Amino acid sequence: MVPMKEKATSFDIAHLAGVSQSTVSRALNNSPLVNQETRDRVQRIARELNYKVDKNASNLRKQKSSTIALLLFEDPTSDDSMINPFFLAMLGSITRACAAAGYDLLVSFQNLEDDWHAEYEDSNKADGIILLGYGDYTDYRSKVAQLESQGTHFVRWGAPDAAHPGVSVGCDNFQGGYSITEHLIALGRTRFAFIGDSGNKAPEFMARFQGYTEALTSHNLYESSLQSDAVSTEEAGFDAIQGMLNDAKTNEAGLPDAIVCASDLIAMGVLRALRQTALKVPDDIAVVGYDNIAVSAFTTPALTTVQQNTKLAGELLVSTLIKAISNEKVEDYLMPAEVIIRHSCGAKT
Amino acid sequence: MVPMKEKATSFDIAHLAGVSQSTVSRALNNSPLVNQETRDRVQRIARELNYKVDKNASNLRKQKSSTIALLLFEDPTSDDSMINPFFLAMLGSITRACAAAGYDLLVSFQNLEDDWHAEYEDSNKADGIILLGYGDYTDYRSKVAQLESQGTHFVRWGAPDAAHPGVSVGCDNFQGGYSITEHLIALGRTRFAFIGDSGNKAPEFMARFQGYTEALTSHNLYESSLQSDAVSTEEAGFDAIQGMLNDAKTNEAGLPDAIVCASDLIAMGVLRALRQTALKVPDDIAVVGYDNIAVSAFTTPALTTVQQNTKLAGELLVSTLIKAISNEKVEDYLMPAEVIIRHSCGAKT
DNA sequence: AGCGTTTGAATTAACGTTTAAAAATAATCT
DNA sequence: AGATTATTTTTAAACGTTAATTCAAACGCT
Repeated sequence: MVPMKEKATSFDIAHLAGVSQSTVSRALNNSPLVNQETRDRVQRIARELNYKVDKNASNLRKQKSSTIALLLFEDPTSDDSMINPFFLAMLGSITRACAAAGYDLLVSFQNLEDDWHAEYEDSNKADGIILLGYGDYTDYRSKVAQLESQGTHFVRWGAPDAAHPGVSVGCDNFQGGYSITEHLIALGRTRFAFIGDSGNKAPEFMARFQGYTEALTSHNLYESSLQSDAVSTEEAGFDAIQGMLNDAKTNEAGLPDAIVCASDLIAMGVLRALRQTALKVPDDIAVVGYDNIAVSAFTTPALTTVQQNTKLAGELLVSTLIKAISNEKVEDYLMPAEVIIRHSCGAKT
Repeated sequence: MVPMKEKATSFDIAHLAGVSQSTVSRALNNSPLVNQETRDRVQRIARELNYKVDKNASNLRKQKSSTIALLLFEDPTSDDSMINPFFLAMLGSITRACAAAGYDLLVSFQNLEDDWHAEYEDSNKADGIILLGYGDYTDYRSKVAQLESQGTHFVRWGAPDAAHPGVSVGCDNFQGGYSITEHLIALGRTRFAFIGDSGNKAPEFMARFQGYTEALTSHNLYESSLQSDAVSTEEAGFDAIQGMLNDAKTNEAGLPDAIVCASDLIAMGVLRALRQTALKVPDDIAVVGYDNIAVSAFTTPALTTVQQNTKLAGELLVSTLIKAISNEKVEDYLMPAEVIIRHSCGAKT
């Protein structure tokens, strides 16, 4: 059987070291108020006893938890197995950034309907909250407003938005949409289509669409442009492009020679649909995605896409939140989006 | 400006309700020791004040944290962007199971070298630990042993293994390898190859290989079987199959007509390599994977693979751990693996 | 020697709960 | 009515820290 020794407390160490318990606390926190020699002795004994400060006691006394809560909102249209891979990359990056800053990370998946606001910081479980999610923001918005009014510290992933209170860190979706469209224009494409929701359900998609529009307009290519709605799934992409191809048959305008998808998942569906036709990618039609999810490097042809720097994003989310927690002035941050050139756009590399 | 009201404590409520603070505590915990009427009154006031119990104080007093720590070990060969999607599904499922059981989830990515053992439970941050990870287990093993000797409560994801102390929840990799191979045999395939590490670096892969071997042996097909090592990445799969094809050219034994891959990622690399040859999948060669990661439904052709039930796995990990925490008797659990039939195996569906 | 100043460590009071034990009140039974 | 029991509430002691305050010694200075 296990020895089952009682967990050591700072009093035990104090006793062994022949000092008071408060000195132990100071020594372990490397306080200059205690002599280097005693500090070493106390720390050595602590190590020997395998002592770890009790986080609950420490947090209670300090009135902070050194913990950040990450609230992940799922796209309600996707099931468990299809959680956006982009979030995983973010999760990894956020975890690492938290660890580096000495914070623990509490993770929670949330439904938009849940009563999540006010749960974490109010109970002192976390010092602040990171909000991460796609989806329909209307319900979300009112709860974010409530967080704000409660004085809760939080950072939101997404574009700065006057209608959204609170500070945000996000990637420049407008610029991303613009850049990738420019890239295709530079390759000589002329008849464009955009697959992805252009409405205001998904602000990210809308911004990407606006960037796309802007790029086309500045080259006088917008007139002939097509657009079809799709949520961010492979199936939606598949369906959307099929609809578009059917329309093109009955329509003299002809087929597009470049398709800009609002997400990689959509682009995968588009590629699958095109594979069932005589159309060759990229020779007949260029296809590009958005997100640079892990598999997009391995589709056939490999997908040209727009990357959001998840490593930087995680670091910024965490550092911004920590600043907010210590009541420093914080501001929105918009990261640049980077075009990743592979084969589906037809560029010669 | 925000009103910045001080956070309400149980004393505030006691004062307003005209009872003692301890009664408030009891009332909020629905203790039968307090009159239903006062209970209602106290709870109403608490709600009005937007009161939340301080988790740190509560945990300190109760000497438990109602928190579970999830330690995720990365495959050291994969970079950030390529974290195994399987883990995300597990993460989602574990999160939900924790929430349902009233536990919070602390997530941490770990390197095998880190001093992770003894960090969480000892500091009372978590009541128990879930260990999740692939990889080389040699270093890992000694630390798990240390966890065990410290009396820490933990559950390990993976197959039961005499050399590994502690309780485990896992999927039957032997049976998975066996079943999918049987499936291919039933489809009339006769010359098999296995891509994936068969050594003991990755116990999961080895068990899958053994199941594969067993199935072939029982049909007298093992003699002509090929095998090539590969870690769980797309590139490794690509390289491994290329090597195999080259060997086959110089070798009269001929090409395999069925390839069993130890993971979907490997299978994706194999598919990519075969696409560059004249060989048709599944007509000339059947290819199957393992894991049923999100994208395997969308490869061309869609990948036949083996699914581990992540939802059940998460629930079992959490419930087993909670049992262990309350010192109930727990035992290893081995979940069945399920073959998911798509197109890459050549089955007519 | 006498008096600030610095240094190092000890006392002690929080932090906000939970809960065992004591006390007060109400209900039931001779 | 008085004793016993059942119900409800209060008192008070933890839980293991941190940090403000206090105390004691040592040191430097006129």
